[in-house]
Amino acid sequence: MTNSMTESPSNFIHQIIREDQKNNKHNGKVHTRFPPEPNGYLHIGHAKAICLNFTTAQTFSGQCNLRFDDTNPEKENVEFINSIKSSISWLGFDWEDREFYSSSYFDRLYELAVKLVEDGNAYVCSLSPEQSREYRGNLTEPGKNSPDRERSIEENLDLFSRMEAGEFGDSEYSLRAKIDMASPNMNMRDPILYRIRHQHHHQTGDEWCIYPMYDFTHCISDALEGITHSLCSLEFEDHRPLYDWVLDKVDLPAHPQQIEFARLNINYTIMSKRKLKQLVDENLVNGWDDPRMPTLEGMRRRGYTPASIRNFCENIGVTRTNSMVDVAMLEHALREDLDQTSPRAMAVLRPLKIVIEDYLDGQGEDKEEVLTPSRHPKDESMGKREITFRRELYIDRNDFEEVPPPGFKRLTIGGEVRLRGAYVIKCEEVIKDAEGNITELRCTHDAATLGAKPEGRKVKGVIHWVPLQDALEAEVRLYDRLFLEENPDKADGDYRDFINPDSIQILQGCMLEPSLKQAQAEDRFQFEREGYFVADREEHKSDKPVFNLTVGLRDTWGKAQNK
RNA sequence: UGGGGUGUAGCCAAGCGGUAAGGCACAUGGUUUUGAUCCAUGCAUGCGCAGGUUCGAAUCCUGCCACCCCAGCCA
Repeated sequence: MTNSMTESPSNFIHQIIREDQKNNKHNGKVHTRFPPEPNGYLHIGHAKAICLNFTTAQTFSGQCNLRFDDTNPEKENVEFINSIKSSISWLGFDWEDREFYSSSYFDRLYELAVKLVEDGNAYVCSLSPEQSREYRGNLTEPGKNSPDRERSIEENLDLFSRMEAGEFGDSEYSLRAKIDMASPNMNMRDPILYRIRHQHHHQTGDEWCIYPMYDFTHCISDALEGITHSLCSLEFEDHRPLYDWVLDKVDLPAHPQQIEFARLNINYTIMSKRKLKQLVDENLVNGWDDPRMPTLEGMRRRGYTPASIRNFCENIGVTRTNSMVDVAMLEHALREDLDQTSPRAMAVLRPLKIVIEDYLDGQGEDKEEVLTPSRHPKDESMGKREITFRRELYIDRNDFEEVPPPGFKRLTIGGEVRLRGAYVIKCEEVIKDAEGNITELRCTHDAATLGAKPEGRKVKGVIHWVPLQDALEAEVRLYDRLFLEENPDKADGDYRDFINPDSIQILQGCMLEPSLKQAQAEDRFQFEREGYFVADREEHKSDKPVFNLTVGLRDTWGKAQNK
């Protein structure tokens, strides 16, 4: 077992930090931050960044802040803020009292922008968005200077204060850094620092009508919070010169260093916020917390454990290589945790009634025995549960075959099988309806096999069962991967065309062992021989149980059958 | 045809001039009252390609190739 919270494996970022400490950079301190924009729900890709930032701080005895990078009020709202906080807490990380907002630095940011103007490092530009695109040039041709580039400092100061005062309409003016319109790095071609947006902001209300851009805000926010190592994803690599340029010009006491790493990709799913939103908006899934979604809320509802996600993030490592991680790695981390932590129970998903005809007492009446199987085969501390063995039971239809395939170890006509935790039984007769469907099996049992091996023969198969009389009826939702294509983003065609039509299968009338009456929403179990299931966070009720398949057990038999 | 990055097994990933860790997946055995778990074994004469330096190169040098990112008043 990996102990993710205490020892995280090294990576290139840790190496950089050790080197920094050796040189006493940042006075040997480590302070990181996780900076989401509250414009959507967090997904498994964010979990990688969260784990990286929090465990890096932890490894070096530093701290990690939570900062909402909320500089674009058009796309943000408090619902997202709350969901993000909830997901991070659920994952098991604590930002303590360090919950910050870029928007709370708006005053300071404005002052620093004024300083830039005073120093001749920024100017107010009147180019429209369309014009500024034309002036920017392209990848192979340099841009042209804005006609306003040499405007006087006094005039810039006046215009900028009037922008702030609300004298102009949206996009009428912008504040731009004066850098180099011919730079081969597009980000350095006089990037826009402030834009006019007459927009209500979820934190600052209507106080501002100008909002700072990411490139101006992020580095300064980092510096103000005393961040030492600003970890972000690879696509911001080209922004680093600008990050450093701004910090050099505003002259703050701290100068954090930006370090980029590759974001997470997993096959058979998508990680784009835009596309995830589309799935929700077009009702292709049932909301952001649909158990098939790679969102943390979805994974939580699916039954993923926080530890499994943390371990997964640890297992995949942190590098600068674009990669596509096999979802099997995620499922491995999940099963590894669930196997150790989930109590076992029996649940018959596709019930088939069987009658143990010779299970009778001395008077010829129906017999019954209360059995007490362990909740976990290797962890006695989980205790035992009670289940009554009766004459009438349910088994799964898949555990009986009239014409068994080669290697079949389950029940067949005239064959024997072990009922898990109970007796060895033999099928004597198959009852069918007028259409030829099997409706019931007539069996006998070997009374000497309760807790004992059968005499003189081997019985290989073991199947699960539930007593008919006190079975608990439930709805069980079976989930499978959302996409049939390994890389829905890159494959030819629209990613929506690759949605797996069988990604959800709802089973009604499933029969659970009675001990499951105690299950509360979000309780997890291993339904033996089937997989790991969780009581649905939203819809599970003890009198109307709803369970979600989290992940199936490894199934070498099923795999072999499909070949 | 500008700039910035990245190439180690089917998938992740160590490696930092001394002769290819580990995990996932897969395969084969063993244990097992879950076809699960667990245990054992196997799985790169090879590090994008081609040259070069060196006693010695995945590691250093040169050239090439492939892929990713950048032309929002998004982050």
